[in-house]
Amino acid sequence: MDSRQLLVDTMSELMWERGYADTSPRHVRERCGVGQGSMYHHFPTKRDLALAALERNVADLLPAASELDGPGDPMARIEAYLMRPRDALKGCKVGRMTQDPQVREDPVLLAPVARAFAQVHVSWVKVLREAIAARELRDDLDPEHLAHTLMAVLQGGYVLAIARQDPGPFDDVRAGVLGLLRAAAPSTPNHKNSRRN
Amino acid sequence: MDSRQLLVDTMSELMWERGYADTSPRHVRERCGVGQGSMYHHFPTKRDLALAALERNVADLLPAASELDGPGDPMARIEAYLMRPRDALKGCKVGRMTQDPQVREDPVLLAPVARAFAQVHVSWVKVLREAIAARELRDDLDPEHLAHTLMAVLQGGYVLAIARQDPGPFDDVRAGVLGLLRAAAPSTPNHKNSRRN
DNA sequence: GTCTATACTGAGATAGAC
DNA sequence: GTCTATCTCAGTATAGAC
Repeated sequence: MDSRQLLVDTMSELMWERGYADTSPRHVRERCGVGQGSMYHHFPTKRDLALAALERNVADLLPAASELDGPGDPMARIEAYLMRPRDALKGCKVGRMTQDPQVREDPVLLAPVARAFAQVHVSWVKVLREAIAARELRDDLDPEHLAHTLMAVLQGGYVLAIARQDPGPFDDVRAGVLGLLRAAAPSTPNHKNSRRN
Repeated sequence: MDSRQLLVDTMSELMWERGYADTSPRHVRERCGVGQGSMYHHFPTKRDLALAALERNVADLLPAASELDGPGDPMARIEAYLMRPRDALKGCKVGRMTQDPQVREDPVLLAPVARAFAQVHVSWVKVLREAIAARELRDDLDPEHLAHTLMAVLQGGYVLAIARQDPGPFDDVRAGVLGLLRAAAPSTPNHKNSRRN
């Protein structure tokens, strides 16, 4: 693998593990063994390297989210995406960036993060609309709001898990929101409830 | 105000704004005007000051959460707490710490964060149990899980808002989860079933 | 308690040879 | 493209006088 790619891969890892501000060019070089000269040949500044690494991390994340767009029962896709295995104690490699002051204050670094979330939001809205159309969710729920809520549930789950250094809360969070989603199915015409419409 | 308190207050602000790793002793001194000598007299290391500041930030947060324990209708307390005014773009002064590598790796610094969340969780569980007992929420929902879910919704809402540099997503997240909670009321076959607008 | 001076390290580069 | 040397400044203190 060439130096350039090695640098980007390593920076991506470190930004996931430690964020941007607390990752130094030295860290990167020591982890991947690429020399000073090469590094500054390919990336004139730390920020340039970080931008490349960030784009890579965003690209890593989007395929998973596109499962939401897949075929099949909408509610099943929602559950599958929520329950997909995730390393709760590492957190989200994209969401994490929002807490790094040097990223948050730099529109160029923040832009890929915003774009990533915007794209995932689109997928969420689509599958939620489908779930409502399929009468799996009540039609008085707002798909745009709910999409943000479900994204937030995952992002917040990481926070709680890290605080406790225990993946438990992350699993609780997912179980809790699934419970709510199931409870938010339209009332069905069965022996107990009468049909609403 | 004495130097010691000034230092703690200022460090608290900076840890909220910039986190721990990216806040230097110099930042603190320049913001509050306390000299080098005083600073190291009161706090032998940056970490000692950070610990005091963190305890203070935690203490700031808990009174709000204790509103959940108040009197009155449980569901009303839940809504009031969720909708309480919050500066979405600043984020949570406690939750933020989980994304700081130097805090996350330091059990002493992480402990107050974990304790704070544990306490808030207790309040949430209590009010959720009350809401279930009052038939405002279905009794097949798990209060422990749901408590974590609702905490996560707020924490994650900050992440989305900061990513977009816009409080909108934070409001969406709260509206979305309130919608779910309302939809998760027990079915009441003989009454006009809620079709809200 | 507060001040000023000093010290050592790492962050984040730049320069120029090969 | 990669290497080594060098540079400047900020981070994080320590020392000792007042």
